[in-house]
Amino acid sequence: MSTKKANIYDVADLAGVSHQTVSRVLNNHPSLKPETRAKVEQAIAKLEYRPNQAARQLVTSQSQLIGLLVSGTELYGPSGILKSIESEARTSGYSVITISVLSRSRESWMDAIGQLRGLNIDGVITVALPREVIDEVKAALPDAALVVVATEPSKDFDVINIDDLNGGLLATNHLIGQGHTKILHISGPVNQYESQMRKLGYERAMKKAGLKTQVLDGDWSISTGLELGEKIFSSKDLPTAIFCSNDHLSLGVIKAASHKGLRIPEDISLIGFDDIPEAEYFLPSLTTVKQDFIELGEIVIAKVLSNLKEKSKNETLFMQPKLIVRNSTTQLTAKKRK
Amino acid sequence: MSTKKANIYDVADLAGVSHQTVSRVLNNHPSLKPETRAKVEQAIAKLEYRPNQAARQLVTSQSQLIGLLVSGTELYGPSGILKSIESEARTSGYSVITISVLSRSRESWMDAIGQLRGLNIDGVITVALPREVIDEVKAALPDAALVVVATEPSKDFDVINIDDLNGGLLATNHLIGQGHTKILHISGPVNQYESQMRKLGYERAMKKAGLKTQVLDGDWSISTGLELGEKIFSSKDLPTAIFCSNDHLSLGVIKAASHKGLRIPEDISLIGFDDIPEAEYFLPSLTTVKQDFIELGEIVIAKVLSNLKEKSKNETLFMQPKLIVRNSTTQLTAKKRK
DNA sequence: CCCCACAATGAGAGCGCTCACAAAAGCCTA
DNA sequence: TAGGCTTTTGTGAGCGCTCTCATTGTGGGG
Repeated sequence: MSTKKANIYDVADLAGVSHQTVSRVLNNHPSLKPETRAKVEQAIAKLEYRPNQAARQLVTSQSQLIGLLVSGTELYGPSGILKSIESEARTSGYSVITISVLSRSRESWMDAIGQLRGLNIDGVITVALPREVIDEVKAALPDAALVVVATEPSKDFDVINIDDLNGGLLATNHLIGQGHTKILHISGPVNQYESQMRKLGYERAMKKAGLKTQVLDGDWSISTGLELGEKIFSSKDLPTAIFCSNDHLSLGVIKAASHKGLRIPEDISLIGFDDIPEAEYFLPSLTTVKQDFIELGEIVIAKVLSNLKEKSKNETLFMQPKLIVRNSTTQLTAKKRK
Repeated sequence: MSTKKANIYDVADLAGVSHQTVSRVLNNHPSLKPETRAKVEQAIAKLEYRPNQAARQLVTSQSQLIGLLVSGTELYGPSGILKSIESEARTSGYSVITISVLSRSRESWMDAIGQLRGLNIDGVITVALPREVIDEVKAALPDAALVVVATEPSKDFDVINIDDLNGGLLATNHLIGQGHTKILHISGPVNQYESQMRKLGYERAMKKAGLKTQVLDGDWSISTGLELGEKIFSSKDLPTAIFCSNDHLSLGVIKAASHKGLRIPEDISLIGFDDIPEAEYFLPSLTTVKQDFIELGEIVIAKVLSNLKEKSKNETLFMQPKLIVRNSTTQLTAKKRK
């Protein structure tokens, strides 16, 4: 019983065939006698043989590795997307290397990309990255199948997005439908595509209803929600409803409202975006726009795999978000009854 | 200008040296004339050469890859730990492959472990996994440096834990110090080491103070917090304080309290565990026990790297959590003033 | 001025696998 | 039974690197 790991020749010897036949079994070659295959498989099991990925990769120059590039902050948010992508990839025999870059400097991005290059990555998925970085990725890894999530559509690569514009419309129209006319929007980071689209959805819905828009630019953080909330609630001219670009902002706004003694939804209706697991348990439970990250992950991996096989058609796919009505929004008239 | 990727021979030709000299530059061999090194480095830069990890791995049987095994549910919680581990590993030239297994079945674990085996992983980090799985990992990957996070200490491998026992003590003593005597504990999953220790801390603190313990077993979810909270608040004999084994449970309890018209902290003091980013913004902001995941990640990677060099001493390291006092707990006497 | 030690570089093999091609084994038809 | 298929299996090369061992250059002591 040797302690050394078995290789393909050991298996071949034990099975009484050539190494090439073993390789064929490994790769599901069609022309193989079933009994030969069985013999080899027995030998494999007996020796606990596992093909050495490095050797395989060296000759095929395929690593079975997918790089997942995320901006640092994003990792806190929809970690569901990572999980979903990872498990989908695994069922297809791929492994995922997640790289989250915290700094905004070009250098740290190039560093991360360089690492992927050395690993001979087969595919790259980017989530919520600025266009410049994606261009660098494409330049540095021309052979990798690229799928871009949550970035401005482009003809240069495949894009998979939540339909944020429609999400913004959904949220805003829900409030308008409840009779609200003074609806304020707290946006996400101004330079990020997702928040731009949500804001645009808001603006279009308001315009269509003949209402005046009022926007405060923010980011994705709870603390900004709190800060802007306090600012809003200190003015004499209160909106009757607020649409926040994500759930975390909403949480901050709820906190600010409680500071000022304002009730949600009686005094102010509030709607968020994302449907994080906690949203249902906010006080009050949060009306929001749900993104299905699990499904997104499945589609993303499917896309990567298909791009691996044939050249990508560089199309953009939109996934539809869904309005989840809970208790943070209410008919404007309800306010008068109170 | 060839489109093909440069290899070590291309660099050698351009620099006018042998391939072996290039290899020496790559590996920082000491006996190298500085000018030779410079020449080679120039050629590397000019050709944008990157060493092929697969080839290197094939001969050294080192992959520069670290596997991170997490139970599926965990990924939603302390994603900070993943991020921290990943970025620490990267600065040391390692890549991290995250695998989160959702199912509890032995088969799906073996599947994940098999994948790591094929990749010739250098090190494995497990987070909050049951002992049986860790034993499987150790058996299947005897050559990988193993570091175990959040599991019962053992002489068989290195363990790095938050000092959950002390955390439980900290939380409970905080409540006792405020004059509470009827303190209830909602625990995490009974079969998980972390929650067992937190519960034990609670029990020890209560016993020392001569108080009667009261425990409800739960899990890590908000919905369980809500459910148990409603159960607690429906009884006639209310506790004056509750210690939840994590922040999510607390959120559920807050919700339950609001349903029943109970105020926190005036009627019930509440303390959580974790200090998730949202905790500060709960209504009321949550008193909790903070775990520093960033620091944990740094220590974990340092440990993995040191185990790679020399045999592990199989020691257990405890990191101290910190009490964060916010507004969900208050002196028991305050209740009477109200 | 020669020899030896040591520094600096080069040459060739081989890691474990897949690829292209070659050979053997069946099978059918004439 | 020979000839020509197709199916099934075997052989040798080579992916890009690091390893071991061999070779060349350099300087100082006898």
